Amino acid sequence: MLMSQQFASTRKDVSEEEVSVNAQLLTKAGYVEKVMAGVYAFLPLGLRVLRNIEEVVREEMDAAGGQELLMPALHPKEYWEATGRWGGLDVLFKVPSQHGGREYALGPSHEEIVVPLAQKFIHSYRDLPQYVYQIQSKFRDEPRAKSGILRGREFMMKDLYSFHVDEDDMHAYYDVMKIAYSNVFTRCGLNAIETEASGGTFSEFSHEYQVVTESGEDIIFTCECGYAVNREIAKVQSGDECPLCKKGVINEHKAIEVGNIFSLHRKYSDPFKLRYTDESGVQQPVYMGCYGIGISRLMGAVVEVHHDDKGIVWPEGLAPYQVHVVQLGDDEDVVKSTQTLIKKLDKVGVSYMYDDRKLSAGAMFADADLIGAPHRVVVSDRSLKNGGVEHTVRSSGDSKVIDIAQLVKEL
RNA sequence: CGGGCUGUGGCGCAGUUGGUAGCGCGCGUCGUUUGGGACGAUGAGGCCGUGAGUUCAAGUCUCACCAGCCCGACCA
Repeated sequence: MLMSQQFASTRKDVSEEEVSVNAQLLTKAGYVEKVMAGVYAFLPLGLRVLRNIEEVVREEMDAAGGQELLMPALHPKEYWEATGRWGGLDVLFKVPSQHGGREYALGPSHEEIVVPLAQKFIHSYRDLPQYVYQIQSKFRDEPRAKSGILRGREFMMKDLYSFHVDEDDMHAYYDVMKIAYSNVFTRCGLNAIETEASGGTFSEFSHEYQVVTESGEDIIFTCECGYAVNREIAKVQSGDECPLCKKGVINEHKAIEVGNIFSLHRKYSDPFKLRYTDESGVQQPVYMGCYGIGISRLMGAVVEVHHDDKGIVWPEGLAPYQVHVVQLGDDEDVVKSTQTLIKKLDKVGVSYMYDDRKLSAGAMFADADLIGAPHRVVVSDRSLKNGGVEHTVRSSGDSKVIDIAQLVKEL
């Protein structure tokens, strides 16, 4: 991509009303733009990151047996009445039709859709278990949207639903998901702590994946032994003896919830009479689990954790481009070498942003740091005199002059 | 939803006792620059959040509404 032709350019200043680090940096660098409170547009750069996160999530969900599908965001009122959540869920967006007075819900979650769907295909024990997931925009009428893309009214989420013959199988899959989730967050460069949490009205127990950072909205209590619990259900407080290992001391942290897993039991299968016939011909209830990852929130959490005073520092796999190419000046040799470089990058399939603008070096460096690609390559008179191009690693700042062919090999 | 605060070019702000809006950044053009956000010249850009009201006259005063931010409550 040519930097000069980018739809969304970087900015020096953004509105001071955006106080969260993720919104500040993502807006300055041209990844997202707020449309209204809690609602963000993902610009070309931002979408590339979102897609990268989605890909990680897809691979892990597929590896855990998940089958991807896509359900509607617009839901019939009746299904929400069936579970009691039409009137019982205060974050539910309700939209009236202009024709005939019908009302719809905008999906904050999809139990009400996936269960009736499953009912059409799950009849026998031979049809179980099943695991389906989707990646889609969710809508929640939050009383107070805040913290940039961490808590919006419309956001991207992966939700997986599992269907089981009994409680044991449900619990067994819960553990499979724990591993899958752990993989996802590790691959996204996050240390997410598996934390016991309340299931709310939805299940008897659940686990949240919490990323410790100052900007987090949740409070969790942890011990070095691995004990971790959300304050919502905590029976301990900071400084207490750990109830698990009886040795450690409980610490308190602010954290961002980037994912959660629930055992739903029959909470949603019962209202829709989702049942199957077992080996002996008897009707049995289906047990369910559901497992969510806030894709867009995860992107915000990564920025909260991986940044410095100059900008974002993306983990390798998430960056919109692997390499940020800066061409300084337009001397013949410099132009030629830059062309050679990007052709080689094309050839080996390394994604890059090519800053072809005629700006001062400082301005281009500042933008490169802000955008946060893992590798910066400067082509200039000076670098060529020293035998090649200058390669700088964003995270460490390590820099060296290197021959183009050698560099491409290393990337 | 309770409390606090804020709405003036894209962004940050100023605007006095009411008298028809100004600065910096950014943007356009021309020229000079080019290794950490360059400089000069010149130019464009504003239903002062919306609607009522007071007044000869409202960015400025009154009321209502809308939007946004922060704290709290809430939170698959």
